[in-house]
Amino acid sequence: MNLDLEKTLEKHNVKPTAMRLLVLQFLLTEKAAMSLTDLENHFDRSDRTTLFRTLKTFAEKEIVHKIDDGTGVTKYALCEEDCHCEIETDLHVHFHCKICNETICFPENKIPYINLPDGFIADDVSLTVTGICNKCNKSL
Amino acid sequence: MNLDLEKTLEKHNVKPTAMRLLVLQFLLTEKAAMSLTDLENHFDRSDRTTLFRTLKTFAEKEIVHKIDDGTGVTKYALCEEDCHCEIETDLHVHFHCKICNETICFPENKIPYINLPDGFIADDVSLTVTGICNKCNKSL
DNA sequence: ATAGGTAATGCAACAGAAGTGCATTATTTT
DNA sequence: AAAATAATGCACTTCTGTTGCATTACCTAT
Repeated sequence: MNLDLEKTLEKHNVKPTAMRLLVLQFLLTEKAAMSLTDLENHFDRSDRTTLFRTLKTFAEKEIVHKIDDGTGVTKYALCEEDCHCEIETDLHVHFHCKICNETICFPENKIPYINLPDGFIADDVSLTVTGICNKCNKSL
Repeated sequence: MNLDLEKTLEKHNVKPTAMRLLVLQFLLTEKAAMSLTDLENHFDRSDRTTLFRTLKTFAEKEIVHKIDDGTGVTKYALCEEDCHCEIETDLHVHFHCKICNETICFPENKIPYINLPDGFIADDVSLTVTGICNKCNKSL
């Protein structure tokens, strides 16, 4: 189990420290995207800065992708296998539930091609749907 | 000129105070979306809170729409005539230039329909393209 | 016109997230 | 084991967004 986590980090040229393995494991078990504060609350013993830089490193090495769900709080979710965060191939839709406040990935829902006016170059696209998720919908 | 501005506000049930007219006029002259800080810098004499609440009121009364361009700073742009910020009809693509940091609307580019899994309800959609705008592209 | 009520404004202060600098600890290399 | 490099933890700062409260402007009814 731990060996798999270590391999994952090493594959992305990230040294497998204890903290990084814990964060990676946590992200694996959580289906929803996690904010820095979420991590901070889960890892009582660790410093916010360390978690902040861990997420930053993970994002740079394409282990996680940053998600802006419109709440003003950046969230992070594990990338899919062989994801390189490429526009047109890797970027997918995110859903933010305004009731439970969870943000989840729809990896099957790739973002459609956006036709821009002449002279505009696209590097990145973000598509976030806000509403009510299936779990909260049932509880209504 | 001022009469038009007043009419606009009154049409949306917003009392046309001096500050509100100035903010509306400023938003009309600026093509790019404006942040609270942008307004604050432009109106040296006015308080941040007043501008904040002016924008809040404008957004509630559908005079402007809030834009989350991924920078972490909320920006505001005038709605189009007869916009009711309805999903499927009014929501359009936004573009954020990572060089000049400007965020602009593409009102002709409506956001395509997103097919969600069963049980999910969509209230709002945000689609932001990040890259290089036509002006900055020329200067390269 | 004026008194009373409502709405808008301005000041102060706070909260939360993001980020930086620096000292300390751990890890790797020689 | 010593030196170099990387990771961590603490303190502090900045920026944005927000609220409470007192004051000012505005509108309405008598």
